[in-house]
Amino acid sequence: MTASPERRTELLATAAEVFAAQGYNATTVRKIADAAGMLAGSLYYHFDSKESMIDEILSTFLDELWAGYDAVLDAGLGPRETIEALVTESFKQIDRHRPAVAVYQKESRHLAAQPRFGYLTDLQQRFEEAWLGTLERGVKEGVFRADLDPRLTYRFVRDTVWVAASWYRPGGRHSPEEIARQYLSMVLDGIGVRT
Amino acid sequence: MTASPERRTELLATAAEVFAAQGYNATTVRKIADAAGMLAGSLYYHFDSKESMIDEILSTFLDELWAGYDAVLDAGLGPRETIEALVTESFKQIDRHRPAVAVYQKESRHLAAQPRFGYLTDLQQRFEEAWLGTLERGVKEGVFRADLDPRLTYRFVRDTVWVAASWYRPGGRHSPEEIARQYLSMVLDGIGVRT
Amino acid sequence: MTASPERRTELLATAAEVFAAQGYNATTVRKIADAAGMLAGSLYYHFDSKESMIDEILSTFLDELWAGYDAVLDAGLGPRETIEALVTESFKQIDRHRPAVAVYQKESRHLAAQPRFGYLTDLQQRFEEAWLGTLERGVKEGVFRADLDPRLTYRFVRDTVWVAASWYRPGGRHSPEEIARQYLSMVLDGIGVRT
Amino acid sequence: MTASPERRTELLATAAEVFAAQGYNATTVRKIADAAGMLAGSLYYHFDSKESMIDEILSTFLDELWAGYDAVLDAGLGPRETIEALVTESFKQIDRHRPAVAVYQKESRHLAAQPRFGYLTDLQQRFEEAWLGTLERGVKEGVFRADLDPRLTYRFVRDTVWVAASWYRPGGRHSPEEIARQYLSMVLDGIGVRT
DNA sequence: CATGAATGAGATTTCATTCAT
DNA sequence: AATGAATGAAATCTCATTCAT
Repeated sequence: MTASPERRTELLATAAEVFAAQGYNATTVRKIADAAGMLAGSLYYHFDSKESMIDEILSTFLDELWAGYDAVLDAGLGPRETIEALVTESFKQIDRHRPAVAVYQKESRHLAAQPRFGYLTDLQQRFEEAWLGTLERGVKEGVFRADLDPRLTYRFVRDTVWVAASWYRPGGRHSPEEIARQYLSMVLDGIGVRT
Repeated sequence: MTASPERRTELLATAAEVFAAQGYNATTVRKIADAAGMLAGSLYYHFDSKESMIDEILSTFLDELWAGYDAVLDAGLGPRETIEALVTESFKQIDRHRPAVAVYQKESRHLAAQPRFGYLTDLQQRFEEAWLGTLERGVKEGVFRADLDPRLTYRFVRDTVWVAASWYRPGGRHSPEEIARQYLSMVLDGIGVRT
Repeated sequence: MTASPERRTELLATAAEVFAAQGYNATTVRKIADAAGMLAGSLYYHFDSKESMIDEILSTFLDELWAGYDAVLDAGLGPRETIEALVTESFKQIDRHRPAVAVYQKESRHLAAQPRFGYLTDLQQRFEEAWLGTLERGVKEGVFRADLDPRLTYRFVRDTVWVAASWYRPGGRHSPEEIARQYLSMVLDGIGVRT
Repeated sequence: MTASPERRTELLATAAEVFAAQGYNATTVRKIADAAGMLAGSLYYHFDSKESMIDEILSTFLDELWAGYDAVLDAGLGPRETIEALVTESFKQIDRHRPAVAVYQKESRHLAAQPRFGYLTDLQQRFEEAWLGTLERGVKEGVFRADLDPRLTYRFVRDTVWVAASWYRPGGRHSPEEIARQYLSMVLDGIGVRT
């Protein structure tokens, strides 16, 4: 006898895996139900709709992500340390919520057009403020190069971090911390050998 | 099934825009037809199926991309210059085929599962050989750092380049060449100020 | 299936209200259960099916109605007094069984098509015999006008009486007896022979 | 090759018959499609939804009904003549739009709860103003009895007229005009003041 | 070349009903 | 008596595709 919230969580984890693997639109509720070992109609005892499933998957992940981000942003670190901490936090979230991140990466753009998913647009805005603001602060304080457009840098960094969810496999060769370290080393110092 | 090639090309451009904006699965043939100013059924005079549209969009783009890549790879350049040339070529292709690249980026993973799109898997393989091989050659020749896992570097670089298709707008602030230059500067030298 | 009769009666009253307000088909067992403060499945401890609920609602009402009608019809009254008594009895039933009457009015026609509800057709037949017969007797005896088609009169009277269940509210401005009086005053002074 | 508006009209006539016979909720789109000789999905080429079908059925009927009513109300007739004209007009509409009237009679109450069908509530209001207003004017002018509550009279008259749609069959024993005449004779000689 | 109308398969969703606890 | 979770059938609706004109 599984209590209700646990069952929901289990089912959402299953759904997130299928959404991540096949894409939201290509995923039928029947596939989710198959993966959960039940009939399609039975899912509707737990959820209002397929849409409410992806909604709950995304908002659960984003709540946790922003708890971590806010802790970083409130810590009063310098720009370089802030970027390091945000990247590390991001890869930790990818490790914990890989399917949700993959879904977010693939689907958030078109979902954001619907009123129900307006929070995606809001958070996207806060995301840009946090990252781009930190990069610009770093340029101003002389710790980041001034000859690069921070808007471009922001986009490169943002995309690379999240796209990692599409290839990252927990328990693989590198831990999330190690991936974050190498990624930061590349972005901050470059891959070229110093001459 | 004898349509003028120009009309096909026009329609494919329209279809690519819609696929890029909404995703392949979420795009109905009716939406494509609306965007083209015709009725859904009329598209079938020009194309066998919705699938054949995305097939033609992707293979047209990939043919041109690989023509460029092959020219670079056959030029006998050093690793750093090869990476520079591949990145520059990639951003040029994003400039010319933005919707196709966006579609490729979003849809190739699940399409590749179908036999019809087996060429996507083959090209993905060649892609990895070209990029990862060049990075590894660079490490061996001492022009790229040896303390980073080239497999990770490869994934970061690959993803960042293609994901750019999702935000790049032709005629925007930066030319594709300028974006490539800044991108290469970041990856090769880092965004941190040298001390 | 051994529920206390009081609980059954309570639940049937609740169900009748919901059926009357929303229609039988539009009423889900979940709505009834909500109104009764329980879960949908729990209703099946008390009743075999949704159909058996409406069956019991209708037959309980009709049993009582016909007890009243039979008393009137067996009293040996003249046609005018019989019509007066039937109308008065009908409005009394509407007062006591408003939701059941509303359900009867709305649903009996299509329910009657099913074998289980054959008794609706039988009673409809007895109903017509009682009312139409009395009207025709009244014409023959010269107390009702002969220039009106009694079949039309019958339908007008029948419908108006029962449709009243859809607007009547117990405890409203007029008592059922007063409504019956005004209704009879309108109808009888119209169809009655002038003296 | 039937032109589009004609096909819509045909299909709506079919749908109205089925709605009238079985009730809106009990009518599946498959039943409508069967009656129209097509597959259920094909209906969606012509209509957005089952709801939009009943919407169009009701509003088409109500538009025509109110065109007739407005002509009557604008004619400057006395109360008795106005009631006569409204009743006659109503029975004519029942003759022309019998299924739509039956649907209106059965379904308007619950449909009116939805915003989409708010116009039903508005028209119900105008309906009451027209009929009840005329009855009250008649009482004031001394052509209708003052000892009956006009609100009750209004309800009886209103219901009897529309309920007729549930038994009326075009081409039956009585023409709509004859039904109106007998109905008026019954009702008016009852509520009219004796001279 | 394109339209208008349909098909048919399959998607999401609803809901009466069952049943172990 | 009632709950919580499911079933399974059927409903509404979607959409790629076909085809006569």
